Amino acid sequence: MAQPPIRAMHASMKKTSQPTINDVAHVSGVSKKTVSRVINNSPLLNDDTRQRVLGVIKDLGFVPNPQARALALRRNFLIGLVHDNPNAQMVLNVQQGILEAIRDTEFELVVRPVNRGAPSMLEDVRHFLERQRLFGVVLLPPVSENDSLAQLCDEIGCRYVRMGSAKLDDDEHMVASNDREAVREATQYLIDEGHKRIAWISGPHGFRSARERRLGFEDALGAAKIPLHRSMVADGNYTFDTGVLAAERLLDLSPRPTAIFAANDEMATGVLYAARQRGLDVPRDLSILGFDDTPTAGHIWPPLTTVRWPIVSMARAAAMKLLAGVGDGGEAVTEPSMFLSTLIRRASVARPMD
Amino acid sequence: MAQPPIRAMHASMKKTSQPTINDVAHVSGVSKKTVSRVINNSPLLNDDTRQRVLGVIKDLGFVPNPQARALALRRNFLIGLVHDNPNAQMVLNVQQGILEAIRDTEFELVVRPVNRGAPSMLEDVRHFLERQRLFGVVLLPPVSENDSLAQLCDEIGCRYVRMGSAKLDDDEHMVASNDREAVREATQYLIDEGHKRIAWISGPHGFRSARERRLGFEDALGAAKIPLHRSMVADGNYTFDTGVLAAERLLDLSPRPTAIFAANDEMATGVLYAARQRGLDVPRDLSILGFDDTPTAGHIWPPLTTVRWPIVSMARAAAMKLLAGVGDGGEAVTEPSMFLSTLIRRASVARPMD
DNA sequence: TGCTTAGTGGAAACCGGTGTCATAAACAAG
DNA sequence: CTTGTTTATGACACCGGTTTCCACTAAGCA
Repeated sequence: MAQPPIRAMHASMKKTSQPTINDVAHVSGVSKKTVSRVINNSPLLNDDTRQRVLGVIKDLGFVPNPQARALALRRNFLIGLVHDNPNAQMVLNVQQGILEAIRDTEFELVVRPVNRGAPSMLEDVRHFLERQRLFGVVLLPPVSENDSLAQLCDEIGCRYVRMGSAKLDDDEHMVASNDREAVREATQYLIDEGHKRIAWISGPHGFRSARERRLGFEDALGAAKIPLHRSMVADGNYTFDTGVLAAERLLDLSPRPTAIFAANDEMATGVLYAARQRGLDVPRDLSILGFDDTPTAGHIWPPLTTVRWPIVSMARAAAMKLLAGVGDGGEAVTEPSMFLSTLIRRASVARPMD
Repeated sequence: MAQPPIRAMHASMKKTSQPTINDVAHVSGVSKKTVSRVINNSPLLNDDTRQRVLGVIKDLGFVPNPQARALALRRNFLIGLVHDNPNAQMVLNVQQGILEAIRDTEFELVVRPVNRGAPSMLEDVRHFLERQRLFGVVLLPPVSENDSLAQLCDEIGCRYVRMGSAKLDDDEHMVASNDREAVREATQYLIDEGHKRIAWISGPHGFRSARERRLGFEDALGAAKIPLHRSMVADGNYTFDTGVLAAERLLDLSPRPTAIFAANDEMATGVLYAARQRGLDVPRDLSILGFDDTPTAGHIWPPLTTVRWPIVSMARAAAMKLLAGVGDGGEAVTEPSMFLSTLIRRASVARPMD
């Protein structure tokens, strides 16, 4: 049987706008449905037909309209990133990781910072999810620690993955790093260097990452039988300013701590700032440790010894988890849901003088 | 005439999924079209009807499906941010500004980092714009300086606004800061402090911001009749590492410059790093000036004197420009398209010793 | 009273895809 | 040669909105 001829340009086809599936169907002499089958890689399709239609698609430069697809499929192709994180580099790394995962797919990334403090936060997110009918969202700490947010996603029927500092019960929705163990190792390093008076600047109350890191610190001290005096722990909330304040209090102590471990780099940078302000030499007079490995950490003097967590990889894994079982491939590379952080040794730690 | 009664829940209305315009129409006893008129604030509509329909909309929690709207209106409600910028804080500030502008609208922000170096860059962006049929894009420097990109947007019929360091011819598509004047002022400040041997670390070739800032530097030196020796200008490309390298070369000079002005903060941070490495005291032995006012600039020791440009406001203005004449309000607050940068005096500049 | 006009709201088509189901052709089995 | 089964394809309704067109009312005017 002769193939239907490839017709000339259909009358209704306006050159000014993009070609539609109808144009492709008319030109290649098949029905819309067949073209749809080609687009969606349907297996029950004559190979000749497929090739012919593919040729026309290419000739015409046809690109399926995502809005129409979204409407028909009752889901769109948008991944949301919900975050409430003051660390720009971290947010951007997460964006990078997600974008790596959705590269060459039809998905796009839409960002939505929220205000954790605001009482309307949950409602804001609800509107965001419902209105846009997002395919799924990635939740970044600290807002990812909010259980009612996860519950909301379940309720609405929106897929989600939470990024965090420790495994939760539901592996399904979680991508985590091992903050506790990483801090334990880093503290052990300080102890091995001979430090005994080690102070801790904690993260904000209610943050899982803050708790995990604190626990890791206590683990190491406990194992080395070093008592942790209450005065050696200062409160912070992950900002530079609280780092400075906490350091000022700790450096007034007598005897002074020989090392200060801040729960994140921004506070550690504040410690360094405070130390310099009072003329202390780092690391001779004081060792400093941070957590995150922000770009700044390596750019200040002395460069900061810190813990790096593979944030880009984690974000990529989170996005792939979201997309699992959707892609064309279907080979479903299962990403790990637990990532290991590593100690980056730079110049802000030395053996104590006494 | 009696109003049609508000009917009980329509049979076809499934409680499991979101209510549609049909549900609203059935319940309130009017046609789809009337509901549509309510949604779109059509003026020719009985006020009683409007109120009744609004009530039903609220009761049902109806939210118009953006995909369907996008399909019918032949445009979606996505604003794209195309960027190729290594400065995370800047990118995030821009995101913040755009989000402020589209808050309480139906627009969302989708981000698309590109690789300026890649030969496929233009094609990538074209696919992005065509596939998603974006409402408009904000172009961030340095990629915003690419004229063929703007041309591409014109060709495709996608609105765009470029953010940049100086006014271009087409005010229509531009939101700019006055880098040249800002650097001139900052340099003048150095001169007023008594500096004569002032070195410059430039931004990458081909960047408009790099050129504008360099010009401002030369403006000030020229006005003060200070000759600019070739050796006092070092090449950089806006990264920390090139800042360190350039500083090392400049600090080997004899006589040494008493001040180094780096075209951005990241390089200025590198200068500080290099100075410390060789035991120089900043600002006693060397004054340092940067540009951008990144958060890091204020967190290092000594805190960096730098130029702050109102990036968030600029981004907000850019987004509002994009949306001009679309919003419900229509009051069209015309944002300025030129923004002024200001000198932030901190501790990295002092009078020279000699 | 007859005729225009503005205001209002419905029916149906449409945006560009997808799902369901029917159907024709090809092939195997009885 | 029938009958049943599989394969490839098309017709048509549908997703949830918007737009076009038209009918119907009530008011304004001669």
